[in-house]
Amino acid sequence: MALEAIRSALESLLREMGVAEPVVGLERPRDPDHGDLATNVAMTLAKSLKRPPRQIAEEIANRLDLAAAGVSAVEVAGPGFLNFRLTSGAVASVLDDIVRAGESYGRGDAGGGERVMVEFVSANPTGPLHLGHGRQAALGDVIASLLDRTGWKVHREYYYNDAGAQIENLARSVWARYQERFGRAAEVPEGGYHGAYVSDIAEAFAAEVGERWVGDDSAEALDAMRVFAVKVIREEQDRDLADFRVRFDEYYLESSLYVDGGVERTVQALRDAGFVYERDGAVWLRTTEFGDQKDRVMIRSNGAPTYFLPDVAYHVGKWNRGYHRVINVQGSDHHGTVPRVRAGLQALGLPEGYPEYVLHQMVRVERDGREVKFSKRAGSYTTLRELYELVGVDVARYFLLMRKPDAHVVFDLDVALDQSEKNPVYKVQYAHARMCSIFAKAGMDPEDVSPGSAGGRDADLSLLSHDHERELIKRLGEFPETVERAAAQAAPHLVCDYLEQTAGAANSWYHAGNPARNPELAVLTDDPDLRTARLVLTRAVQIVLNNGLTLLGIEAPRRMDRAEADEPA
RNA sequence: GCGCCCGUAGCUCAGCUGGAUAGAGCGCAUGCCUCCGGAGCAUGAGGUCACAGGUUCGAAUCCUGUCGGGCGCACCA
Repeated sequence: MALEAIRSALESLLREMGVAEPVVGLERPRDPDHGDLATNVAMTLAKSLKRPPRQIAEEIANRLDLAAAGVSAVEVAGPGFLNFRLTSGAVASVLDDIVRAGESYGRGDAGGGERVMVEFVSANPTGPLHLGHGRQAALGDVIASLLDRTGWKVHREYYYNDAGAQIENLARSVWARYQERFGRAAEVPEGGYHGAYVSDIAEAFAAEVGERWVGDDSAEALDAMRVFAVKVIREEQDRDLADFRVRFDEYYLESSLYVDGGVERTVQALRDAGFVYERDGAVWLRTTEFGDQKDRVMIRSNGAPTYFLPDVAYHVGKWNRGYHRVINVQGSDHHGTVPRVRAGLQALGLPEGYPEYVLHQMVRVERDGREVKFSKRAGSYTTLRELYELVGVDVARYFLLMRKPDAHVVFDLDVALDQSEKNPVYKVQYAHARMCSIFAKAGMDPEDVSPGSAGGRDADLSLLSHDHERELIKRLGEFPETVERAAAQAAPHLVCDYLEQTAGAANSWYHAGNPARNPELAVLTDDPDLRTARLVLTRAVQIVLNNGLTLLGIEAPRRMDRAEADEPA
């Protein structure tokens, strides 16, 4: 609307002024003194036009006629910025767009319906999920949602490493606990798993098969335990993720790559490509050819493939399944694998930056400024379930999302357990509930608002001219571009940031209308026209907060039912 | 030693891919408030954007180097 009108008017004027291909960047200044929209074109063109930026800006300001686009003033400022002020009606017109779009406000089509795969969590089935997996689950899930919202066809995938050495260690660990269960002396092997859950698995296994494998360390025995243990752990991980509101479209088993010949085909293809050689009895891939720091072993001298090989086979498979854009979410402790997997893929002719990676730092839980570990189940680490059962899924998801992936997350339990608005999750949820309660107070439903009217009465949105209102409306208008940017950067924290800012603006607006002090600023003020316009704004705030929270997989409650403060003092 | 990531307010962190006087929350200091929904609201103090160079109209942002922190450098995953 106003934005596009200004842009096209500027572009045609610049052509008249001798600019062949004008590129007009319009931004929303953070300082209200700088107007509602601003552009720096005069500065970027100063060099090619060989004129001082302010002079160019003056000419543009004088020749531009934008009254029809809702522009009330054009000013030249600073080194050559052009600042546009909009009429309050033009500013507020976005509210009708929001109300009209409803739950789809914020959707975009940047993806053009293309397919993209997000692979995340992909934990070894050797134990319960920990906090790092939790961060990955939250990140991957929301990145997928962001892509979905911006027009991509998204596939969520979980890769199970169910074929490697770690699984053997798990099987041996269960074997040891199983023997102990029947009074036999046995020890968890080097590199094995010591968590309580291993004993639970051994116990469950014993309940199923009895004493059948006591004293038996044959391959058959280990195989039985491996199959059983993986099944139990997979089920537990699935439960933990489902309760964390994370679901996948596909679970891809590493073992299937051996069964269906994918690994063998990949070896052959790499040989054919001419980057394979043998040394010291092992088979190597010349990954240095593609920027890796050193060549990598694909098949060890004992004949067993390294992890690297099925990983390459897996990613070739992704490409062949039609996913030409793939985002892998991984802990940054695995960043060393990135160049070598990409090198393997390039050797087979896949493009250089394939796949993309989102690497995240680790999670640390603190209370009173000190690290806490409260795991019973896994022994050495805190599990994801333990965390969200303590603080709730909404809080856990939000806290794991609110920092950019590059940064460490300090999970502050003092804040997480606080139910006041100091807790950012509740701050946003309260703001949403507050909007809903205004409608309850007005005796209507949020759905009773339509574009241009509320409760059946026509709304004059140009009445929303108070500073708090303009500020709030401006923010609401930025939601789609925030989603767009968050999707493009695979950065959910931008949405968190946005929601906190918007909730803050909504709260300021709301509190300014405290009936005891400024009844004329209250939403439900006596003036029926103001009241109607403000109800449209209330509805728009509610929609945006709801859409943002939903995008993050967090509840947008209509009422806040505070949990009883019944913890012993 | 080599590679990747990170150094922004007392603390935890944003900063829209180069724009205007660097922002938010917590904490701190004042002053309000039993209010359309709760420990809330308003205002304020607080910065050499690790350091040093460079690129240009303009740098927290890009380039080089230094210092500090994390992670990785297996015929483990």
